[in-house]
Amino acid sequence: MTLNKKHVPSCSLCHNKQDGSSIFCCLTHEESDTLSQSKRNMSFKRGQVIFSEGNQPHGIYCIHSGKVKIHKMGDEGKEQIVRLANVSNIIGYRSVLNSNSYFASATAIEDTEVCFITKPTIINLVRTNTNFAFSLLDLLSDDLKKAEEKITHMAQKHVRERIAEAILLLHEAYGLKKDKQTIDSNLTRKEIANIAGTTTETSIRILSEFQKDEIIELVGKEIKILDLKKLFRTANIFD
Amino acid sequence: MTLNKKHVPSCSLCHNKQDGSSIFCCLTHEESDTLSQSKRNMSFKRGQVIFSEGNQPHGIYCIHSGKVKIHKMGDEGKEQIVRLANVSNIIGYRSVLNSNSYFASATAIEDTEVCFITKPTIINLVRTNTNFAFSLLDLLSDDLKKAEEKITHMAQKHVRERIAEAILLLHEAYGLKKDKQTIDSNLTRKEIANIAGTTTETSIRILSEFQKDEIIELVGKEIKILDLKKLFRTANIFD
DNA sequence: TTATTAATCTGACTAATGTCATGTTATAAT
DNA sequence: ATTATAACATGACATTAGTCAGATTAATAA
Repeated sequence: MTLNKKHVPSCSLCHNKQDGSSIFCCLTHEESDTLSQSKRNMSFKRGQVIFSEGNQPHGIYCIHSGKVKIHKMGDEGKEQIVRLANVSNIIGYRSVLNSNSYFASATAIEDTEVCFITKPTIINLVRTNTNFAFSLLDLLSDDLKKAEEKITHMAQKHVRERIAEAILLLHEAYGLKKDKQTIDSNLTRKEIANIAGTTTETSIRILSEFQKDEIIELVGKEIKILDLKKLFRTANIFD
Repeated sequence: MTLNKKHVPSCSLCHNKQDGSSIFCCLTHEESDTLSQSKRNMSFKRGQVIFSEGNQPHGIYCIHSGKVKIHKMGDEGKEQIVRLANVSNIIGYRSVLNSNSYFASATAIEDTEVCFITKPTIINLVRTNTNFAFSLLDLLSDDLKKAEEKITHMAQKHVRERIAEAILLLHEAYGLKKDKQTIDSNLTRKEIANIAGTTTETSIRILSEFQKDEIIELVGKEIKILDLKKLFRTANIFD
Protein backbone atom coordinates (compact mmCIF):
# COMPACT_ATOMS: atom_id res chain seq x y z
CA MET A 1 0.00 0.00 0.00
CA THR A 2 1.25 3.49 -0.78
CA LEU A 3 0.10 6.88 0.41
CA ASN A 4 -0.40 9.53 -2.22
CA LYS A 5 -2.07 12.89 -2.60
CA LYS A 6 -2.02 13.21 -6.39
CA HIS A 7 -5.03 12.79 -8.65
CA VAL A 8 -7.57 12.50 -5.83
CA PRO A 9 -9.74 15.60 -5.75
CA SER A 10 -11.25 17.16 -2.66
CA CYS A 11 -14.41 15.51 -1.43
CA SER A 12 -16.57 18.44 -2.50
CA LEU A 13 -15.43 17.98 -6.10
CA CYS A 14 -15.31 14.17 -6.13
CA HIS A 15 -17.00 12.92 -9.30
CA ASN A 16 -18.15 9.80 -7.47
CA LYS A 17 -20.67 11.91 -5.60
CA GLN A 18 -22.35 13.11 -8.76
CA ASP A 19 -24.90 10.31 -9.09
CA GLY A 20 -26.36 11.08 -5.68
CA SER A 21 -25.91 7.61 -4.23
CA SER A 22 -22.94 8.42 -2.01
CA ILE A 23 -23.48 8.69 1.73
CA PHE A 24 -21.46 11.92 1.55
CA CYS A 25 -23.97 13.67 -0.71
CA CYS A 26 -25.74 15.19 2.26
CA LEU A 27 -22.66 17.01 3.57
CA THR A 28 -22.45 20.79 3.57
CA HIS A 29 -19.55 22.48 1.75
CA GLU A 30 -17.93 23.07 5.07
CA GLU A 31 -18.25 19.45 6.12
CA SER A 32 -16.91 18.31 2.76
CA ASP A 33 -13.88 20.52 3.19
CA THR A 34 -13.18 19.21 6.66
CA LEU A 35 -13.53 15.69 5.28
CA SER A 36 -11.07 16.45 2.47
CA GLN A 37 -8.50 17.76 4.88
CA SER A 38 -8.73 14.86 7.29
CA LYS A 39 -8.82 12.03 4.76
CA ARG A 40 -5.79 10.12 3.54
CA ASN A 41 -5.41 8.61 0.09
CA MET A 42 -4.09 5.09 -0.32
CA SER A 43 -3.34 2.89 -3.31
CA PHE A 44 -3.55 -0.88 -3.43
CA LYS A 45 -2.33 -3.15 -6.19
CA ARG A 46 -4.48 -6.04 -7.37
CA GLY A 47 -4.40 -8.74 -4.74
CA GLN A 48 -3.35 -6.47 -1.88
CA VAL A 49 -5.27 -6.64 1.36
CA ILE A 50 -6.98 -3.42 2.46
CA PHE A 51 -8.08 -4.68 5.85
CA SER A 52 -8.06 -8.04 7.53
CA GLU A 53 -10.54 -10.09 9.54
CA GLY A 54 -9.77 -9.85 13.26
CA ASN A 55 -7.93 -6.53 13.13
CA GLN A 56 -9.09 -3.37 14.84
CA PRO A 57 -10.74 -0.76 12.56
CA HIS A 58 -9.71 2.89 12.74
CA GLY A 59 -11.84 4.32 9.99
CA ILE A 60 -13.72 3.64 6.80
CA TYR A 61 -12.59 3.42 3.18
CA CYS A 62 -14.28 5.15 0.27
CA ILE A 63 -13.34 3.58 -3.06
CA HIS A 64 -12.13 6.28 -5.41
CA SER A 65 -11.17 3.92 -8.22
CA GLY A 66 -10.91 0.17 -8.57
CA LYS A 67 -12.80 -2.85 -7.26
CA VAL A 68 -12.75 -4.69 -3.96
CA LYS A 69 -14.04 -8.00 -2.63
CA ILE A 70 -15.20 -8.42 0.97
CA HIS A 71 -14.58 -11.95 2.15
CA LYS A 72 -14.59 -14.14 5.23
CA MET A 73 -12.58 -17.22 6.07
CA GLY A 74 -14.68 -20.34 6.62
CA ASP A 75 -13.68 -23.14 8.99
CA GLU A 76 -11.70 -25.21 6.53
CA GLY A 77 -9.82 -22.16 5.28
CA LYS A 78 -12.24 -21.73 2.39
CA GLU A 79 -12.95 -18.15 1.37
CA GLN A 80 -16.51 -16.88 1.24
CA ILE A 81 -17.10 -13.66 -0.68
CA VAL A 82 -19.89 -11.79 1.05
CA ARG A 83 -19.96 -8.51 -0.88
CA LEU A 84 -18.47 -6.84 -3.94
CA ALA A 85 -17.59 -3.16 -3.83
CA ASN A 86 -17.07 -0.76 -6.70
CA VAL A 87 -16.14 2.90 -7.22
CA SER A 88 -17.94 5.24 -4.77
CA ASN A 89 -18.83 2.41 -2.38
CA ILE A 90 -17.61 2.61 1.16
CA ILE A 91 -16.21 -0.40 2.98
CA GLY A 92 -15.27 -1.21 6.55
CA TYR A 93 -18.08 0.87 8.06
CA ARG A 94 -19.86 -1.98 9.79
CA SER A 95 -17.03 -2.61 12.23
CA VAL A 96 -16.47 1.09 12.85
CA LEU A 97 -20.08 1.54 13.88
CA ASN A 98 -20.17 -1.07 16.59
CA SER A 99 -16.55 -1.05 17.66
CA ASN A 100 -15.94 -4.69 16.87
CA SER A 101 -12.85 -5.89 15.09
CA TYR A 102 -13.27 -6.53 11.37
CA PHE A 103 -15.27 -9.68 10.85
CA ALA A 104 -14.32 -9.84 7.18
CA SER A 105 -11.37 -8.90 5.00
CA ALA A 106 -11.21 -6.59 2.01
CA THR A 107 -8.91 -7.29 -0.93
CA ALA A 108 -8.39 -5.26 -4.08
CA ILE A 109 -9.39 -7.30 -7.14
CA GLU A 110 -7.88 -4.67 -9.40
CA ASP A 111 -5.60 -1.69 -8.73
CA THR A 112 -7.57 0.44 -6.33
CA GLU A 113 -7.36 3.92 -4.82
CA VAL A 114 -9.25 4.60 -1.63
CA CYS A 115 -9.80 7.56 0.65
CA PHE A 116 -9.41 6.65 4.29
CA ILE A 117 -11.59 8.55 6.75
CA THR A 118 -10.88 8.17 10.43
CA LYS A 119 -13.42 6.89 12.88
CA PRO A 120 -13.67 10.16 14.89
CA THR A 121 -14.50 12.03 11.70
CA ILE A 122 -17.32 9.61 10.91
CA ILE A 123 -18.63 9.55 14.47
CA ASN A 124 -18.63 13.32 14.50
CA LEU A 125 -20.57 13.49 11.24
CA VAL A 126 -23.21 11.13 12.64
CA ARG A 127 -23.52 13.41 15.67
CA THR A 128 -23.77 16.67 13.80
CA ASN A 129 -25.53 15.77 10.56
CA THR A 130 -28.77 13.82 10.91
CA ASN A 131 -29.01 13.21 7.20
CA PHE A 132 -25.64 11.52 7.30
CA ALA A 133 -26.90 9.27 10.11
CA PHE A 134 -29.92 8.38 8.01
CA SER A 135 -27.70 7.63 5.02
CA LEU A 136 -25.71 5.18 7.10
CA LEU A 137 -28.87 3.60 8.52
CA ASP A 138 -30.16 3.25 5.00
CA LEU A 139 -26.93 1.69 3.77
CA LEU A 140 -26.81 -0.82 6.60
CA SER A 141 -30.49 -1.68 6.18
CA ASP A 142 -29.91 -2.35 2.54
CA ASP A 143 -26.89 -4.55 3.21
CA LEU A 144 -28.84 -6.46 5.83
CA LYS A 145 -31.70 -7.00 3.44
CA LYS A 146 -29.35 -8.36 0.79
CA ALA A 147 -27.54 -10.53 3.31
CA GLU A 148 -30.72 -12.14 4.62
CA GLU A 149 -31.88 -12.70 1.07
CA LYS A 150 -28.61 -14.44 0.40
CA ILE A 151 -29.01 -16.66 3.46
CA THR A 152 -32.30 -17.88 2.01
CA HIS A 153 -30.76 -18.51 -1.39
CA MET A 154 -27.72 -20.27 0.01
CA ALA A 155 -29.98 -22.48 2.08
CA GLN A 156 -32.52 -23.33 -0.58
CA LYS A 157 -31.13 -22.93 -4.08
CA HIS A 158 -29.16 -25.43 -6.09
CA VAL A 159 -25.62 -24.69 -7.17
CA ARG A 160 -26.72 -23.98 -10.72
CA GLU A 161 -29.08 -21.25 -9.52
CA ARG A 162 -26.48 -19.83 -7.16
CA ILE A 163 -23.88 -19.61 -9.91
CA ALA A 164 -26.39 -17.80 -12.11
CA GLU A 165 -27.07 -15.47 -9.21
CA ALA A 166 -23.34 -14.89 -8.75
CA ILE A 167 -23.05 -13.80 -12.38
CA LEU A 168 -26.01 -11.46 -11.90
CA LEU A 169 -24.29 -10.04 -8.83
CA LEU A 170 -21.16 -9.39 -10.86
CA HIS A 171 -23.29 -7.74 -13.51
CA GLU A 172 -25.03 -5.56 -10.95
CA ALA A 173 -21.91 -4.63 -9.01
CA TYR A 174 -19.47 -4.05 -11.86
CA GLY A 175 -21.58 -3.61 -14.98
CA LEU A 176 -20.52 -4.28 -18.55
CA LYS A 177 -17.55 -3.22 -20.68
CA LYS A 178 -17.96 -0.90 -23.69
CA ASP A 179 -19.17 -3.81 -25.84
CA LYS A 180 -22.24 -3.88 -23.56
CA GLN A 181 -21.99 -7.65 -23.23
CA THR A 182 -18.87 -8.55 -21.30
CA ILE A 183 -18.98 -8.31 -17.51
CA ASP A 184 -16.43 -5.78 -16.30
CA SER A 185 -14.74 -8.01 -13.76
CA ASN A 186 -11.75 -10.30 -13.78
CA LEU A 187 -12.80 -12.70 -11.05
CA THR A 188 -11.52 -16.25 -11.36
CA ARG A 189 -13.69 -19.35 -11.49
CA LYS A 190 -12.56 -20.04 -7.96
CA GLU A 191 -13.77 -16.62 -6.80
CA ILE A 192 -17.09 -17.15 -8.54
CA ALA A 193 -17.30 -20.45 -6.68
CA ASN A 194 -16.56 -18.56 -3.47
CA ILE A 195 -19.47 -16.24 -4.10
CA ALA A 196 -21.86 -19.09 -4.87
CA GLY A 197 -20.59 -21.31 -2.08
CA THR A 198 -19.38 -24.22 -4.17
CA THR A 199 -16.15 -25.76 -5.44
CA THR A 200 -13.97 -24.48 -8.26
CA GLU A 201 -14.66 -27.60 -10.34
CA THR A 202 -18.42 -27.24 -10.04
CA SER A 203 -18.22 -23.55 -10.87
CA ILE A 204 -16.21 -24.34 -14.02
CA ARG A 205 -18.57 -27.12 -15.03
CA ILE A 206 -21.69 -25.05 -14.59
CA LEU A 207 -20.26 -22.03 -16.40
CA SER A 208 -19.56 -24.21 -19.42
CA GLU A 209 -23.08 -25.66 -19.10
CA PHE A 210 -24.38 -22.07 -19.29
CA GLN A 211 -22.27 -21.58 -22.39
CA LYS A 212 -23.71 -24.70 -23.98
CA ASP A 213 -27.19 -23.40 -23.11
CA GLU A 214 -26.30 -20.10 -24.86
CA ILE A 215 -26.86 -18.06 -21.72
CA ILE A 216 -23.30 -16.78 -21.57
CA GLU A 217 -20.16 -16.97 -23.67
CA LEU A 218 -16.78 -17.63 -22.10
CA VAL A 219 -13.88 -15.75 -23.65
CA GLY A 220 -10.88 -16.73 -21.58
CA LYS A 221 -11.81 -15.77 -18.05
CA GLU A 222 -14.20 -13.11 -19.29
CA ILE A 223 -17.94 -13.68 -19.29
CA LYS A 224 -20.23 -12.34 -22.00
CA ILE A 225 -23.91 -12.26 -21.17
CA LEU A 226 -25.86 -13.49 -24.19
CA ASP A 227 -29.31 -13.82 -22.66
CA LEU A 228 -29.95 -11.83 -19.49
CA LYS A 229 -33.57 -12.96 -19.20
CA LYS A 230 -32.57 -16.59 -19.37
CA LEU A 231 -29.93 -15.89 -16.75
CA PHE A 232 -32.56 -14.47 -14.41
CA ARG A 233 -34.76 -17.49 -15.04
CA THR A 234 -31.85 -19.83 -14.37
CA ALA A 235 -31.20 -18.04 -11.10
CA ASN A 236 -34.90 -18.31 -10.27
CA ILE A 237 -35.16 -14.58 -9.69
CA PHE A 238 -38.24 -12.72 -10.79
CA ASP A 239 -37.97 -9.07 -9.99
CA MET B 1 -54.54 -9.62 16.88
CA THR B 2 -56.13 -7.59 19.68
CA LEU B 3 -55.44 -4.13 21.02
CA ASN B 4 -55.12 -3.77 24.76
CA LYS B 5 -53.80 -1.29 27.30
CA LYS B 6 -53.75 -3.51 30.38
CA HIS B 7 -50.62 -4.95 31.98
CA VAL B 8 -48.18 -3.08 29.75
CA PRO B 9 -46.33 -0.47 31.78
CA SER B 10 -45.12 2.86 30.50
CA CYS B 11 -41.83 2.76 28.61
CA SER B 12 -39.99 4.50 31.41
CA LEU B 13 -40.92 1.71 33.83
CA CYS B 14 -40.63 -1.21 31.39
CA HIS B 15 -38.66 -4.02 33.07
CA ASN B 16 -37.27 -5.07 29.70
CA LYS B 17 -35.07 -1.98 29.72
CA GLN B 18 -33.39 -2.94 32.97
CA ASP B 19 -30.56 -4.98 31.53
CA GLY B 20 -29.31 -2.04 29.49
CA SER B 21 -29.45 -3.80 26.12
CA SER B 22 -32.58 -2.05 24.84
CA ILE B 23 -32.21 0.63 22.20
CA PHE B 24 -34.55 2.73 24.33
CA CYS B 25 -32.16 2.86 27.27
CA CYS B 26 -30.68 6.13 26.05
CA LEU B 27 -33.99 8.01 26.11
CA THR B 28 -34.61 10.85 28.55
CA HIS B 29 -37.59 10.64 30.90
CA GLU B 30 -39.39 13.07 28.67
CA GLU B 31 -38.72 11.02 25.55
CA SER B 32 -39.80 7.84 27.34
CA ASP B 33 -43.06 9.47 28.31
CA THR B 34 -43.76 10.64 24.78
CA LEU B 35 -42.97 7.12 23.60
CA SER B 36 -45.40 5.63 26.13
CA GLN B 37 -48.18 7.91 25.02
CA SER B 38 -47.74 7.28 21.32
CA LYS B 39 -47.26 3.52 21.45
CA ARG B 40 -50.00 0.96 21.02
CA ASN B 41 -50.09 -2.47 22.65
CA MET B 42 -51.00 -5.52 20.63
CA SER B 43 -51.39 -9.20 21.45
CA PHE B 44 -50.77 -12.10 19.11
CA LYS B 45 -51.64 -15.73 19.71
CA ARG B 46 -49.15 -18.44 18.83
CA GLY B 47 -49.03 -18.78 15.07
CA GLN B 48 -50.43 -15.33 14.31
CA VAL B 49 -48.61 -13.16 11.82
CA ILE B 50 -47.31 -9.83 13.13
CA PHE B 51 -46.22 -8.47 9.78
CA SER B 52 -45.94 -9.93 6.33
CA GLU B 53 -43.33 -9.91 3.58
CA GLY B 54 -44.26 -7.41 0.87
CA ASN B 55 -46.45 -5.17 3.03
CA GLN B 56 -45.71 -1.57 3.83
CA PRO B 57 -44.28 -0.89 7.30
CA HIS B 58 -45.69 1.86 9.49
CA GLY B 59 -43.60 1.39 12.60
CA ILE B 60 -41.56 -0.99 14.67
CA TYR B 61 -42.52 -3.61 17.23
CA CYS B 62 -40.91 -4.01 20.63
CA ILE B 63 -41.54 -7.44 22.12
CA HIS B 64 -42.95 -7.06 25.61
CA SER B 65 -43.53 -10.76 26.19
CA GLY B 66 -43.37 -13.84 24.00
CA LYS B 67 -41.22 -15.08 21.15
CA VAL B 68 -41.18 -14.34 17.43
CA LYS B 69 -39.60 -15.84 14.33
CA ILE B 70 -38.54 -13.70 11.37
CA HIS B 71 -38.83 -15.66 8.17
CA LYS B 72 -38.70 -15.31 4.40
CA MET B 73 -40.40 -17.30 1.69
CA GLY B 74 -38.02 -19.09 -0.68
CA ASP B 75 -38.80 -19.76 -4.33
CA GLU B 76 -40.44 -23.14 -3.87
CA GLY B 77 -42.57 -21.86 -1.02
CA LYS B 78 -40.12 -23.14 1.56
CA GLU B 79 -39.75 -21.02 4.67
CA GLN B 80 -36.33 -19.77 5.73
CA ILE B 81 -36.04 -18.52 9.31
CA VAL B 82 -33.52 -15.68 9.33
CA ARG B 83 -33.75 -14.46 12.91
CA LEU B 84 -35.29 -15.33 16.27
CA ALA B 85 -36.56 -12.58 18.53
CA ASN B 86 -37.22 -12.68 22.24
CA VAL B 87 -38.52 -10.34 24.95
CA SER B 88 -37.09 -6.81 24.65
CA ASN B 89 -35.98 -7.30 21.06
CA ILE B 90 -37.36 -4.98 18.45
CA ILE B 91 -38.50 -6.24 15.07
CA GLY B 92 -39.47 -4.64 11.79
CA TYR B 93 -36.98 -1.80 12.10
CA ARG B 94 -34.96 -2.63 9.00
CA SER B 95 -37.80 -1.83 6.63
CA VAL B 96 -38.79 1.30 8.52
CA LEU B 97 -35.29 2.70 8.18
CA ASN B 98 -35.04 2.48 4.43
CA SER B 99 -38.67 2.82 3.48
CA ASN B 100 -38.86 -0.51 1.70
CA SER B 101 -41.71 -2.90 2.15
CA TYR B 102 -41.09 -5.74 4.59
CA PHE B 103 -38.73 -8.25 3.04
CA ALA B 104 -39.52 -10.84 5.69
CA SER B 105 -42.47 -11.86 7.84
CA ALA B 106 -42.76 -12.07 11.60
CA THR B 107 -44.84 -14.75 13.28
CA ALA B 108 -45.46 -15.32 16.99
CA ILE B 109 -44.12 -18.72 18.03
CA GLU B 110 -45.84 -18.38 21.39
CA ASP B 111 -48.44 -15.94 22.71
CA THR B 112 -46.82 -12.54 22.34
CA GLU B 113 -47.45 -8.96 23.43
CA VAL B 114 -45.77 -6.19 21.53
CA CYS B 115 -45.63 -2.43 21.72
CA PHE B 116 -46.07 -0.80 18.35
CA ILE B 117 -44.20 2.46 17.79
CA THR B 118 -45.01 4.47 14.71
CA LYS B 119 -42.44 5.38 12.12
CA PRO B 120 -42.64 9.16 12.71
CA THR B 121 -41.89 8.62 16.39
CA ILE B 122 -38.79 6.57 15.54
CA ILE B 123 -37.61 8.97 12.84
CA ASN B 124 -38.03 11.84 15.23
CA LEU B 125 -35.99 10.08 17.91
CA VAL B 126 -33.16 9.49 15.44
CA ARG B 127 -33.23 13.20 14.61
CA THR B 128 -33.26 14.48 18.15
CA ASN B 129 -31.28 11.90 20.12
CA THR B 130 -27.87 11.03 18.71
CA ASN B 131 -27.42 8.17 21.13
CA PHE B 132 -30.59 6.59 19.84
CA ALA B 133 -29.20 6.85 16.30
CA PHE B 134 -26.02 5.14 17.45
CA SER B 135 -28.04 2.40 19.15
CA LEU B 136 -29.82 1.68 15.91
CA LEU B 137 -26.57 1.74 13.93
CA ASP B 138 -25.11 -0.66 16.45
CA LEU B 139 -28.10 -2.98 16.25
CA LEU B 140 -28.06 -3.06 12.46
CA SER B 141 -24.30 -3.58 12.39
CA ASP B 142 -24.65 -6.51 14.70
CA ASP B 143 -27.44 -8.07 12.66
CA LEU B 144 -25.41 -7.61 9.50
CA LYS B 145 -22.40 -9.26 11.09
CA LYS B 146 -24.50 -12.24 12.13
CA ALA B 147 -26.15 -12.45 8.73
CA GLU B 148 -22.87 -12.47 6.83
CA GLU B 149 -21.51 -15.06 9.20
CA LYS B 150 -24.54 -17.17 8.46
CA ILE B 151 -24.04 -16.81 4.71
CA THR B 152 -20.58 -18.31 5.14
CA HIS B 153 -21.90 -21.15 7.26
CA MET B 154 -24.78 -21.91 4.93
CA ALA B 155 -22.38 -21.99 2.02
CA GLN B 156 -19.67 -24.08 3.58
CA LYS B 157 -20.97 -26.20 6.43
CA HIS B 158 -22.59 -29.60 6.27
CA VAL B 159 -26.13 -30.11 7.45
CA ARG B 160 -24.97 -31.77 10.66
CA GLU B 161 -22.97 -28.68 11.59
CA ARG B 162 -25.80 -26.36 10.62
CA ILE B 163 -28.31 -28.26 12.76
CA ALA B 164 -25.92 -28.05 15.70
CA GLU B 165 -25.62 -24.33 15.02
CA ALA B 166 -29.40 -24.00 14.90
CA ILE B 167 -29.66 -25.55 18.37
CA LEU B 168 -26.98 -23.17 19.62
CA LEU B 169 -28.96 -20.29 18.15
CA LEU B 170 -32.07 -21.44 19.98
CA HIS B 171 -30.03 -21.69 23.15
CA GLU B 172 -28.63 -18.20 22.68
CA ALA B 173 -31.91 -16.58 21.68
CA TYR B 174 -34.28 -18.25 24.13
CA GLY B 175 -32.09 -19.72 26.86
CA LEU B 176 -32.95 -22.65 29.12
CA LYS B 177 -35.94 -23.53 31.29
CA LYS B 178 -35.65 -23.67 35.10
CA ASP B 179 -34.07 -27.12 34.91
CA LYS B 180 -31.10 -25.38 33.24
CA GLN B 181 -30.96 -28.03 30.55
CA THR B 182 -34.04 -27.80 28.38
CA ILE B 183 -34.09 -25.18 25.64
CA ASP B 184 -36.95 -22.76 26.26
CA SER B 185 -38.50 -22.97 22.81
CA ASN B 186 -41.20 -25.04 21.23
CA LEU B 187 -40.02 -24.97 17.63
CA THR B 188 -40.91 -27.99 15.53
CA ARG B 189 -38.41 -30.19 13.73
CA LYS B 190 -39.57 -28.53 10.55
CA GLU B 191 -38.80 -25.08 11.92
CA ILE B 192 -35.36 -26.24 13.05
CA ALA B 193 -34.86 -27.50 9.49
CA ASN B 194 -35.92 -24.09 8.24
CA ILE B 195 -33.26 -22.42 10.35
CA ALA B 196 -30.56 -24.82 9.18
CA GLY B 197 -31.69 -24.83 5.57
CA THR B 198 -32.51 -28.50 5.22
CA THR B 199 -35.52 -30.83 5.08
CA THR B 200 -37.69 -31.94 7.97
CA GLU B 201 -36.58 -35.57 7.55
CA THR B 202 -32.91 -34.70 7.70
CA SER B 203 -33.47 -32.45 10.70
CA ILE B 204 -35.24 -35.31 12.51
CA ARG B 205 -32.57 -37.81 11.57
CA ILE B 206 -29.70 -35.62 12.71
CA LEU B 207 -31.38 -34.67 15.98
CA SER B 208 -31.71 -38.36 16.85
CA GLU B 209 -28.09 -38.87 15.82
CA PHE B 210 -27.17 -36.14 18.33
CA GLN B 211 -29.19 -37.99 20.93
CA LYS B 212 -27.34 -41.23 20.17
CA ASP B 213 -24.07 -39.31 20.51
CA GLU B 214 -25.24 -38.03 23.91
CA ILE B 215 -25.04 -34.40 22.85
CA ILE B 216 -28.72 -33.74 23.43
CA GLU B 217 -31.74 -35.56 24.78
CA LEU B 218 -35.10 -35.41 23.05
CA VAL B 219 -38.15 -35.29 25.32
CA GLY B 220 -41.09 -35.01 22.99
CA LYS B 221 -40.41 -31.93 20.95
CA GLU B 222 -38.26 -30.46 23.71
CA ILE B 223 -34.48 -30.50 23.49
CA LYS B 224 -32.24 -30.98 26.51
CA ILE B 225 -28.63 -29.99 26.08
CA LEU B 226 -26.42 -32.65 27.65
CA ASP B 227 -23.03 -31.54 26.41
CA LEU B 228 -22.74 -27.93 25.31
CA LYS B 229 -19.03 -28.18 24.50
CA LYS B 230 -19.61 -31.15 22.24
CA LEU B 231 -22.43 -29.22 20.60
CA PHE B 232 -20.06 -26.34 19.84
CA ARG B 233 -17.52 -28.78 18.46
CA THR B 234 -20.17 -30.44 16.32
CA ALA B 235 -21.16 -27.04 14.96
CA ASN B 236 -17.48 -26.30 14.30
CA ILE B 237 -17.67 -23.08 16.26
CA PHE B 238 -14.73 -22.06 18.41
CA ASP B 239 -15.41 -18.78 20.13
C1' DT C 1 -64.78 -38.61 22.64
C1' DT C 2 -63.84 -39.03 18.16
C1' DA C 3 -62.28 -37.40 13.92
C1' DT C 4 -58.90 -34.84 11.62
C1' DT C 5 -54.81 -32.91 10.86
C1' DA C 6 -50.10 -32.02 11.84
C1' DA C 7 -45.76 -33.69 13.64
C1' DT C 8 -42.43 -37.24 14.25
C1' DC C 9 -39.97 -41.07 12.69
C1' DT C 10 -37.70 -44.75 9.66
C1' DG C 11 -36.30 -47.09 5.39
C1' DA C 12 -35.13 -47.36 0.50
C1' DC C 13 -33.78 -44.97 -3.29
C1' DT C 14 -32.05 -41.08 -6.16
C1' DA C 15 -30.06 -36.87 -7.40
C1' DA C 16 -26.82 -33.37 -6.55
C1' DT C 17 -22.46 -32.06 -5.68
C1' DG C 18 -18.01 -32.71 -3.67
C1' DT C 19 -13.38 -35.14 -4.07
C1' DC C 20 -9.44 -36.81 -6.36
C1' DA C 21 -6.62 -37.41 -10.21
C1' DT C 22 -4.66 -35.69 -14.25
C1' DG C 23 -3.83 -32.82 -18.26
C1' DT C 24 -3.84 -28.45 -20.56
C1' DT C 25 -3.51 -23.57 -20.97
C1' DA C 26 -2.71 -18.98 -19.20
C1' DT C 27 -0.09 -15.81 -16.42
C1' DA C 28 3.70 -14.21 -13.83
C1' DA C 29 8.44 -14.26 -12.53
C1' DT C 30 13.36 -14.81 -13.47
C1' DA D 1 12.60 -16.86 -23.66
C1' DT D 2 12.09 -20.12 -20.21
C1' DT D 3 10.50 -21.81 -16.09
C1' DA D 4 7.29 -21.89 -12.41
C1' DT D 5 2.92 -21.23 -10.75
C1' DA D 6 -1.88 -20.53 -10.89
C1' DA D 7 -6.10 -21.05 -13.47
C1' DC D 8 -8.97 -23.80 -16.32
C1' DA D 9 -10.91 -28.07 -17.73
C1' DT D 10 -12.75 -32.93 -17.70
C1' DG D 11 -13.55 -37.73 -16.14
C1' DA D 12 -14.42 -41.25 -12.59
C1' DC D 13 -16.02 -41.99 -8.24
C1' DA D 14 -17.70 -41.22 -3.42
C1' DT D 15 -20.55 -38.90 -0.29
C1' DT D 16 -24.12 -36.13 1.24
C1' DA D 17 -28.49 -34.93 1.61
C1' DG D 18 -32.90 -34.76 -0.70
C1' DT D 19 -37.21 -37.33 -2.23
C1' DC D 20 -40.86 -40.50 -1.72
C1' DA D 21 -43.54 -43.72 0.79
C1' DG D 22 -45.51 -45.42 4.74
C1' DA D 23 -46.21 -45.92 9.83
C1' DT D 24 -46.83 -44.01 14.41
C1' DT D 25 -47.79 -40.58 17.69
C1' DA D 26 -49.27 -36.03 19.29
C1' DA D 27 -52.16 -32.03 18.96
C1' DT D 28 -56.34 -29.82 17.70
C1' DA D 29 -61.11 -29.25 16.38
C1' DA D 30 -65.85 -30.74 16.01
